[in-house]
Amino acid sequence: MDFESFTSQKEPHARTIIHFDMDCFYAQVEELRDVSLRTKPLGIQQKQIVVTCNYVARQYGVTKLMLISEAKKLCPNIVLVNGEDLTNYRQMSNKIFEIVHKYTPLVEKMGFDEDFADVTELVATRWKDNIDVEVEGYIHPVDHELTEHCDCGCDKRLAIGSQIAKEIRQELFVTLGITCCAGISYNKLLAKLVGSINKPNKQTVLISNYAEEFMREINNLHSITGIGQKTEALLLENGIANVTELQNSDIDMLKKKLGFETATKLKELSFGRDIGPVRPTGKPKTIGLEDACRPISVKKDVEEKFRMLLMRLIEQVSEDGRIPIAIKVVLRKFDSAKKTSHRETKQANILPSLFKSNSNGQITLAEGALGKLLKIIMRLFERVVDLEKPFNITLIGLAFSKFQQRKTGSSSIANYLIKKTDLEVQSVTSITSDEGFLSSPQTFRPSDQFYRRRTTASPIPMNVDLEAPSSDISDFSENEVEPSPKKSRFSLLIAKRRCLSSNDVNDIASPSKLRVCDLRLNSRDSEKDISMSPISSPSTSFPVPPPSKCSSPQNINYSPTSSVNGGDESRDIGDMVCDPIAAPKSQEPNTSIPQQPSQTNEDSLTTTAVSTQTTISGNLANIPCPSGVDQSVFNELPLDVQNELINTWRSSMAAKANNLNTNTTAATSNISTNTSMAGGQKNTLYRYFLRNK
DNA sequence: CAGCTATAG
DNA sequence: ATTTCTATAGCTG
Repeated sequence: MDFESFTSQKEPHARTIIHFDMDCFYAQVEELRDVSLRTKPLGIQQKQIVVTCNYVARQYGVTKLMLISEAKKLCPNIVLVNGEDLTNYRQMSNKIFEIVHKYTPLVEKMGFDEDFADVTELVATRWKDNIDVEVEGYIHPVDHELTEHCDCGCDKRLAIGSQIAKEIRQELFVTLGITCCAGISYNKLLAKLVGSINKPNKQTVLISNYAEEFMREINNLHSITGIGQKTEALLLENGIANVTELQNSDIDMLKKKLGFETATKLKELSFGRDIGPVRPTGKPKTIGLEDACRPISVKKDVEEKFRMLLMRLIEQVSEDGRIPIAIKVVLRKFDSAKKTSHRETKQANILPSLFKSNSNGQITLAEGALGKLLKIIMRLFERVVDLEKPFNITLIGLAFSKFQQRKTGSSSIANYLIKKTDLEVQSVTSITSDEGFLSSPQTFRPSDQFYRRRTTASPIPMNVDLEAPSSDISDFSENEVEPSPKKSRFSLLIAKRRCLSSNDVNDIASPSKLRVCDLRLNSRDSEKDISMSPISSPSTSFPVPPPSKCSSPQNINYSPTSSVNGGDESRDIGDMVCDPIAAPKSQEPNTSIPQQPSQTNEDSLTTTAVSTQTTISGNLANIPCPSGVDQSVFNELPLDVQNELINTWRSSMAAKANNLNTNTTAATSNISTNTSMAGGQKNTLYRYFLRNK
């Protein structure tokens, strides 16, 4: 069995997907903060609810989303920790993501405590002919061998996948102290479902050809991702109460009720067929906070809530580093109507100049911006609530969205153009690689990772007109909403540049004359500018997990040998030898290091990726103008911009060559989109320098 | 695009 | 039944 044949999308079992599910995540995070909690029944409280709890509490019958009162009845000794502020959970979630991300760029977050990873490529690089691979963890169904019923090679891929899952779980544990379950299969649906068969802290692979039966075994419609309450109810109305019945359902009536798309998709899912790719998660599109509260009916109280939310939000946005250009308020009215989830939202665009960048790649509020924002917020609030009449607000939320791109790296074209404007977007020199979460310098980190996601074009509606600097931002906050962006003037701009190109070098070389609003940048565009460099050969550039010296996993408490988990006759021999009840620092450092999977050097990185970062210095005359680029325009560009364009162009070529035999998954598509830039792509900076035919 | 609904965890 | 605090995608006017 060779790689090409199973890498092809046509092979049903071609991919290898791992789903990770953290064991009672919030509770784990709290136990790491205070290890004395491990032995006690622990519930994480949000308002009147236990949103999750540890296994000790579950022994008493406490469950997720149980009322506090009920939990106390079942377990009077339960320790409750307030978990309304998700900061710690979010941070841990990000660290987990980063670790998984070292193994493959194809990582998709599902909430804070779950991740999908497409390790198809990694499996291929680890594939050795004539060498059998042992499966790590459980096999489902039990008493079956992986090799049964299918000869496409999927048994071996799954076995390798299970070893990767094992390694990743091991690393999560030794570096973060976090345990999780993992499911391994050839698509997301099955990986997720099979991962939940053995819990907690276990991993399970699914026998490929058992999929259809497995789905009937699950049989619960709600456990199929995509079928929520409404759809389930709708299906039930039509006589479909479980997966088996969905499998046997009449597709035509299904289409009538659900529409073609969802009908066919659900039917496929019912058989365990899911072609949904693992879509790499990028930076969030919105950053928001909300607070359910006892009914508020006074404007002043509302404003106070908003102020607190806003200050917390600013902190998050500051760390994120991108500048938001829209804000949204979310409100839930107590309307005696028991529509539980009737939220109303209003949003408005805001000026980017409310924020300024500091040299650390973070952003802060400009002078007086907080007050202005609050004004805008209260205006939006009054668009929802008529202050003349009595009102009751039971939930208040705020969210920033439409983030502007903050490029990292000094050589970006975008930064070059922006820096010359009078905008305070300084910090061109700050090569802040927007880290944030993990400190690990070893981290494999394609800098494009956070910018790869498909995102709707969000033009930068900046109204900073250099000719009219008098337009104060306060004008806007008074007007609350910002003028809607005009149509792109780029074609005009280009035309102008072309006219001037022969004699007015200055106009081109001095972008300060460009108005930033002329740049129809969106996140997609900048993404390309960024994504050029570290791509070169994906299949060779994955690091094998470092035989991590386990230098000093701060505050990690694990113990290799002590008591075995609750008498679990672990068939899962490879599972974490961890004792969640272990005393933290009483461990001797030597003994507390779990044995690492002995990593041979043979599959370590031998191919050196071509550093496309290298700038072409020196004689530009030797460098051909990229094909399709207007030579005269090109020559008049500043040297570093020329360099960047050439690098861009080169790596496109390299990628195209490299890409010939690569597969179809979504993540590699950033390469192909680059290569096809001359084709369909609009709005790319690169494209702006292309010759109009 | 703005606002709402559905979905998931 | 329904709860909390997020985040994303898709539908509609």
